[in-house]
Amino acid sequence: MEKVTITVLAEKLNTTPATISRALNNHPAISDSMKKKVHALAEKMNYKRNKIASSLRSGKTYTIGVLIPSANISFFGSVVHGIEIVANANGYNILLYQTNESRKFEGKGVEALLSAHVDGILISVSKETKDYTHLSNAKKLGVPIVFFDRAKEGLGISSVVIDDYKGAFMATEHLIKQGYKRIAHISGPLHMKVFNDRMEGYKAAMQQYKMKFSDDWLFEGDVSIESGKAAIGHFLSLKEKPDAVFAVEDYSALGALKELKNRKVAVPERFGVFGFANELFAEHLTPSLSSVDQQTILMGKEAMQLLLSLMANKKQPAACTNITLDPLLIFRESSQRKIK
Amino acid sequence: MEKVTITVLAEKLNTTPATISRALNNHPAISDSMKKKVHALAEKMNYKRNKIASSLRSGKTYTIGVLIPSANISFFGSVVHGIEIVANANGYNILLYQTNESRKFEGKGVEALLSAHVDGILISVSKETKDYTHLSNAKKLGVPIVFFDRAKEGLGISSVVIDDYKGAFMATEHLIKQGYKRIAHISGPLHMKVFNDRMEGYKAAMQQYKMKFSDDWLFEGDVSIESGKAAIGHFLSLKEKPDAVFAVEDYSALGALKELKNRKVAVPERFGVFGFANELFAEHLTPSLSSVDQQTILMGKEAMQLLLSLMANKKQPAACTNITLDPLLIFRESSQRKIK
DNA sequence: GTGAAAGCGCTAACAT
DNA sequence: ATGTTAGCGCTTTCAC
Repeated sequence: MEKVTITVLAEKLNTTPATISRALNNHPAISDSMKKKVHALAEKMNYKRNKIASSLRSGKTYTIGVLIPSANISFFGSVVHGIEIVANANGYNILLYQTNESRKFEGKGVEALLSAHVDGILISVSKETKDYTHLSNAKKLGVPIVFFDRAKEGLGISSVVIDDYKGAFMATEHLIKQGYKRIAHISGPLHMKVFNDRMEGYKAAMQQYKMKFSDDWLFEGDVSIESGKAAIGHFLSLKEKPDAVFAVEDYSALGALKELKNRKVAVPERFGVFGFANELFAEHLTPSLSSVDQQTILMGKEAMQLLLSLMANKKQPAACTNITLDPLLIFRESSQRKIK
Repeated sequence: MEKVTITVLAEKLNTTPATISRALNNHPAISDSMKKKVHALAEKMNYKRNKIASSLRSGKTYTIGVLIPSANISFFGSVVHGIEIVANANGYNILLYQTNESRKFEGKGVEALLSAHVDGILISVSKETKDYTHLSNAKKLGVPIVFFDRAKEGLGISSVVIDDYKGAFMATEHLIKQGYKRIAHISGPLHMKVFNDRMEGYKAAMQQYKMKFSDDWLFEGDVSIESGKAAIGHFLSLKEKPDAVFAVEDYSALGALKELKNRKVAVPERFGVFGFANELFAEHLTPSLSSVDQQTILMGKEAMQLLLSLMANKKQPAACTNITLDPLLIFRESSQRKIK
């Protein structure tokens, strides 16, 4: 069984590989009749373009790299799904890397992607990442990069995020309107823009509605169940105890819910809880968890779309584009008092 | 800035590209002194092997393809993580494809992976898949394949699964020992070996313990929350109502729990529930869901390891190996009666 | 509109 | 132990 290459197609049609290549790539200078013949024969002989050879010659791999902190967080799985939809529709493959929230693995991942000659990189940075040389290096090499969700400003790298400030503001506002009086916040690592923005949104809402506020009601966690639990432990030890909490994301909120249940504090009656991310489990908890949906599929699609456009005009200095999606609040039991 | 290739390294060292290549690949016939010089220079000049060129020549891409039904199921995310650990440790990259539980996308995915010249394929088939020509074609082309979790027998394709029969047997046995008398089963699509095996395990336990059994207690679902709900609806409409259910996986079990809560049937007091997969949400439900853990990370690692060995002896007829992992039962609230 | 020819960067069979 | 040579399959510049 002979391998079918453009050379054998050329022989069969008494022409040259160059013509075949052009015909297959719909080059304008090739006559329609020739194109038809070539496509027909290719079809008949089940010709498949050798992407490796094509990549070597053209420098394009039609592969993009995706770096995520963890596939155990349904949020990221869902974004990747969005990315895939657009990628596949445009003939791109996805090389996936999980960084395990570690800067070291993230660096290795970028290395691996570069050495695989990906045409572009989509990344949501790890909690640990404070040094961005791996990304600026990649950028220097001319590989377009787009952040999604967890972005970093000031690097001239494009990004797609939701409006974290707005989402946080609206969630806090909702708790206020539900009649909670002393609303606390569990934050994430504040060196990350996402988490910082959410805290600012929370603070802004508290201020705008002239709510009582205490620095004791700010607990810096690390986006984990444990820090949610610890936060509640801290809050309930205070003289002036909060009666609601806006958590920076759902795992912290989940920890909070668990600890509240442990301590037999009724949610939402005596304590309101609002999360962020709308993780898969949020709607299945008891009480179900109110949360800010981040439009994961859309985020993935937009990120990929943006990357496509950056890859298209590689010549230009590639203006840095930042897309902000609107958050979508999902009101469930944990934040809605039965009493009005 | 000149691109650094083996040719420029060769010029600097007054030798030939071939020697550089061999030195870099640790060819035994190259002297240690030369290897040292080459490695030192490569390091100094920040040389990176061009994998594309290497692949074109050697026919190896050091990339494997992974096909999963959905990244929204944490089970698969976790298996992929296991795969990645072993893959990265061996210098392999992962091309990811989600099939959305669709045979059509699965076929396209295999096509895409083949045209990317992956060295091997790991796949967990979609619910829909009944026709396996896409896989037998790939196999015919000499691409090693390994099933994980959702496998198909009789194709001569290797697999790594957990002992579904045993897990189901043990889960059912546990319910029996907890004193439930009329244990029902929500199954999945029975054309899939996984789900069929689980049903058989359930039946075997029922028989061995001489439990009362009725065909009405067998509900064929489609591994979804909805079918779990529907199953409970069906069970509770019976004259002889079951008092426990072993669900084929956690989403069905979740649906069951929800519907039971809806109908105010106390779990585990009046009704026991056992799931399968130990999805992320299982431990966070109220009551928490007992489930069979499938050793996801281990499964991923084993699958990749098996694929590596298949790829290594591509010459041999590649004996078909089937690895079965032991299930791990996780006993939580939903199946443990407080009363003895 | 098509052909000729070069070459992407690397590897491997064959030579010495 | 190292050099020579050829070529993986494709794209693309330059001819005509």
